[in-house]
Amino acid sequence: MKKNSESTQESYAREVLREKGLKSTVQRLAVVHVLHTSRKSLSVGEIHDEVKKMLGTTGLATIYRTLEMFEDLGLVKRLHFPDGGHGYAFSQGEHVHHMVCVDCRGVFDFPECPVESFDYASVEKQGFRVKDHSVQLFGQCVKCAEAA
Amino acid sequence: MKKNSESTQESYAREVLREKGLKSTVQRLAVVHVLHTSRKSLSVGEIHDEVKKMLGTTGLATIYRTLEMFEDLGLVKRLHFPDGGHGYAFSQGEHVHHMVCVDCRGVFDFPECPVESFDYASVEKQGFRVKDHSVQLFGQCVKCAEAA
DNA sequence: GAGCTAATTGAAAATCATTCTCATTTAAAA
DNA sequence: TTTTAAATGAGAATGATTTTCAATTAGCTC
Repeated sequence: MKKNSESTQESYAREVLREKGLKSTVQRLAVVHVLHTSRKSLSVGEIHDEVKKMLGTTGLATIYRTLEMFEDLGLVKRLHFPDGGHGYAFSQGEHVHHMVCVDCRGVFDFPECPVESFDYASVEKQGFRVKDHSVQLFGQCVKCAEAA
Repeated sequence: MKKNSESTQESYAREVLREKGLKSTVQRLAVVHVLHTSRKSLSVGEIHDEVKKMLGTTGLATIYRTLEMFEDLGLVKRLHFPDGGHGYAFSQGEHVHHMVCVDCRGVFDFPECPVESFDYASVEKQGFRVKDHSVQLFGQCVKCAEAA
């Protein structure tokens, strides 16, 4: 299934999938579309609802399977909120850090990595080998700050 | 219930609880003890098992209730691992950052905060008001690196 | 210390999220 | 087209977390 007009994100996802020998199904591309179109992170249920709006009937298990796979592929990032919940946001491979609005769950990128310039001396002194890191800023976006 | 010999952590927790008008039950103090004694983060089930070893029969629901409360009080921090799981580690109020060993789930503190020295200019340009942040380094501790 | 009272607990049931199973469908390659 | 392995949907199964409620207990007050 190949749509005539396709977003950069969808082509990119299609590409990543093909490289791994995975199929570009309508369901998977719909998840990409939903996640990319939304400027906020979405819960599994929200993603399921949006995909159903696009395709009609779609199994919830497929959404779970797709999100897990996309996370492994680096297409999607799982975010944990201070209130205990979590959601998913589209991410295009590169190491991206997020600001998350705790009110609307909007996701805003910022390019610099605060950890990149960090002096690892104290860490390495303990013999710890850093392989990955996660940085999240929590707060309020402009809109939610004004509304409050 | 007041033990004659009590650790600093237990006294501290007792203090925090009293300030909020909450009771220092054996179950709650046992959770503090378990979490403080362990150098690694523990799952809910592991905490439950350890508390049962100390007190005999203890309800799982109590462990959940205690952990939720402790997290609100800042006594405990919930950590999310790259593999999707999560665990709890003791934290004594201050803003602590963690290195987490992805093999043994050990938790190691590091004093400096990489985000503290970060230039928030690009973030504030977008009108985002940062209220909190989370920084986690993932990798291998000395022991696990040697074992691998 | 004994009594009082609201907070807390344990146990089981209820709920909610996630994963699995398997028969059917579909993308992609020939 | 035809073929075939991969992917899906539906619902069942599992697992984690929360709720309910009667019984217990910590932390007062006397």
